[in-house]
Amino acid sequence: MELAAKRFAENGYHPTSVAEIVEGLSVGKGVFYWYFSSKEELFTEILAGAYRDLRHRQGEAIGDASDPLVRIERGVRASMEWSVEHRDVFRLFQLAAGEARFASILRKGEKGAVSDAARHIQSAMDAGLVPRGDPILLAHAMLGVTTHLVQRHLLDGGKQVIDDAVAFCMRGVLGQPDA
Amino acid sequence: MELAAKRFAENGYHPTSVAEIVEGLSVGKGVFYWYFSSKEELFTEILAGAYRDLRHRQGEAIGDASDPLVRIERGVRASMEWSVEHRDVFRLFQLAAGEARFASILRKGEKGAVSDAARHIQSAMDAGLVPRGDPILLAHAMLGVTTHLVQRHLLDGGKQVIDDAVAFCMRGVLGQPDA
DNA sequence: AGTGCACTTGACCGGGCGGTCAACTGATGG
DNA sequence: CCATCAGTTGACCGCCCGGTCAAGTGCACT
Repeated sequence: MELAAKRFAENGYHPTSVAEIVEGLSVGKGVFYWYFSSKEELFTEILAGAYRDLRHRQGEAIGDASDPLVRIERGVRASMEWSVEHRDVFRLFQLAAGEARFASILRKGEKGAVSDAARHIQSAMDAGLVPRGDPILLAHAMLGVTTHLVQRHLLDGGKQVIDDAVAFCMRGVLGQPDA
Repeated sequence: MELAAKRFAENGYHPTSVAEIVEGLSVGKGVFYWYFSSKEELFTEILAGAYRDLRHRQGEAIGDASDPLVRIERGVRASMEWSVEHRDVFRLFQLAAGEARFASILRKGEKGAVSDAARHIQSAMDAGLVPRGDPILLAHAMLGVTTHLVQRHLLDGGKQVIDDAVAFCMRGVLGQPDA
């Protein structure tokens, strides 16, 4: 169960005890350690599942669009929508970033999303739709924008953050600076 | 002393014990608790100092430039350079983001940097140099880009990440999407 | 009703934490 | 040479954690 995710999101990884989780689930610790070999594994499992879900959502959103720019835009939008909907899980990414232990899983998941985006950017470059540049770096820049703006949105709750974020990203990959 | 910062950056907040810190400093715990009333205060102090230093560096970099766009660019560049130079301290921002306890200080420091940038963006808008929009949101977008790319740079060590990041940001605030 | 068994529980353990404070140190001045 | 004491130490305390496992529970079958 991922009420654990909520607890982690609320209090952080270390401050959330296994006792607290199993109590919330009204089960004994025994059951917990039957499903997961450790607290760390539970967290890892949640993270991995989250990335799977997010990726799936992106694929779904992109659908069969053929224009690389449309694919990028839909992917970005889907990521942000997903993050807002699953704010607890999204928060876990942040938590995991602060724990060296989880760096590798985080990196792996991030790499997946980034390389997808980078592929689309590469296509766009090949098609002459956008200026040449490092696609991976651009993908990371977009990831930075979306992540941070989702974070901000969850705190202050602006209205159309997603549209603005998408626009910012597209300008970043499309636009000529000051020719 | 902020060898503590290095330890925190390496191992995280919780896993780094006070015992470990004072041992590294070859002093007793007594001294530690004479300077700081708690581990939490130490961390808070480091964070606050870091933000002060970063802000100072930004001000220095901006100098007396009058063009708002130049001010923005210099500010962004200065932030990234500072982050790369003080990678340990930079890492602490990430750690703090994962600990609810430090959210307020983080928010405060972030707000400072963001509102500075937002002010410049506002000036640029008033001067007709960039299209109108929400300056705060744009500032946050830039912050997201820089933060994430610095992070990436520290891991993989690309070459001219900073220039690319600055360019991406400027495109984000300057450019017209696809008119 | 009695027996065995699959499954669950939560008291318990060793360990490590943040934080305290009695004991020690050595420089100072009479 | 000793008394004093500011400054420092690190053994120690209470607490709580992740993880274990003996004891308990109730169901299925005879």
